[in-house]
Amino acid sequence: MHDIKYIRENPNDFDATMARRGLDGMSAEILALDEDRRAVQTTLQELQAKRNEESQKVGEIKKAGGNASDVIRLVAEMKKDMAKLEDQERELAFAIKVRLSELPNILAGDVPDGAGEDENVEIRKWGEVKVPKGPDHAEIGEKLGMMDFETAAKMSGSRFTLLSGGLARMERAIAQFFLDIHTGEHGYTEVSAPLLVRDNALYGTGQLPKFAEDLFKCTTDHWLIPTSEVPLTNIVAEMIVDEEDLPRRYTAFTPCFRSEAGAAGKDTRGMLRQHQFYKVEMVSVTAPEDSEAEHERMTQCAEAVLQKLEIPFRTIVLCSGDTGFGARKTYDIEAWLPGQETYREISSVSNCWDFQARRMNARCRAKGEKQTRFVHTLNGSGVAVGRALIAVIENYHDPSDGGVWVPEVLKPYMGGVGKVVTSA
RNA sequence: GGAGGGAUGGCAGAGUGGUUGAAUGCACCGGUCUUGAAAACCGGCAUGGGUUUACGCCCAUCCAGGGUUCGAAUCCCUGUCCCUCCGCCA
Repeated sequence: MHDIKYIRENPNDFDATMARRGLDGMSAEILALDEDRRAVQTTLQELQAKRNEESQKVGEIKKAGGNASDVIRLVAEMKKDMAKLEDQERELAFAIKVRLSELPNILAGDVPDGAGEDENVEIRKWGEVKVPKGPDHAEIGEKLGMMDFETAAKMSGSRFTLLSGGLARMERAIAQFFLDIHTGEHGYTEVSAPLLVRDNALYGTGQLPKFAEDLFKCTTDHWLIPTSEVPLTNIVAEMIVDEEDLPRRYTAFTPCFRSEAGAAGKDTRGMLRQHQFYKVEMVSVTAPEDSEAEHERMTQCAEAVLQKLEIPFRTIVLCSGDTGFGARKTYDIEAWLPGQETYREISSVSNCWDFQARRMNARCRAKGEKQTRFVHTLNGSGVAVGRALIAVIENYHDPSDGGVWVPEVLKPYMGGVGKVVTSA
């Protein structure tokens, strides 16, 4: 959600940032509506003032024992005009809100220009690629007899996976490991949150009203969360947080559900793009002046778990055309996948600035201050569990026996097992 | 699922149709007093919006959205949340 005042004062800047995302400038249209609305509002308020004044007279006349029917008739007449103005005001306000809530966030100044993902900019690379090329996770997993797409399809259709045995356990181990690092070393508080949420929560984080088709909706008024960013960020919705209690850092391990409506035919092999996957998410809520530093910190938190897993990765900053709706700036972390001989996204870390905070009315207040400010919210995968499993399978594959070595840091979570192999 | 009760300022809590944006207490801020602090006393203390060069004036807001009325925190309808009892249930 945008601040109409900002648009009033900086219409050209506003249009320029939208243009960087490939969107037409809308400030003129919005400001015209805004001006109309204010004109209507002023007229309406004058009438309301008059009505209040006359209505009070009725009380005074009646108290004095007089006859107030003339005044009553006068005010009753006024109400027709007022109703009309009220409708106009409502319609204009709604039209403005629709436009403001469907426009993406303003970009940070240092987001590189670009039309799409090809123009994202690599900012660092970590780790030595030891397996430049190899079988992909689907082949490895199926040969192990622990990754079954047919059985999953039998009950659920495409884009679902059934893991079993060592790989099912490894998925759980990865999640546990991530959570322990974020809670134990990075200062995040573990949260177990609802997976079903209502409209207003999704509106708050920006998935609604524009991206309903990417989500699964229940027959009740609930939606399945596409990421635990939704429940974690909505913790502070409608709250005024003491600034001394910031930053607030939350992490959760949850399934995520996505319809993948726009992804037909994309990544159809394997478990890279699924309707359901597990993810460990991080969310930070900060005071406005702290979000940029927190963004860097959070990105490092995500990188840290990959480093401990010894998965080679690179970090890129998304260009203007690829940055998501709610984000002001986004870093993607991409893990090396030998099966694809390329880096693929395993984490996305975004600073949403006050964009979500405005939508969910999440504010903070410094001690002794009266004035509240919108908090800044950030979210990042820490990291996608399903994709981390893919990365481990492919980077730790042993061609000699088809098994998968267990990364050192996961061994405690795997009961000390050193390698996942087919049980003979 | 059935029956009932509730939602008021940062918190607690009055207020059932007419100067109620809202008593009172606590908290908070400023001051007096004090070596300092506490206590006591005095004063201040909601938010959003419109309008104005400005002082200010005005409008809206007592969970949310509709409605009744000349006038609504107060009456009616719908929704949300919380509580109690009954039923069901991992």
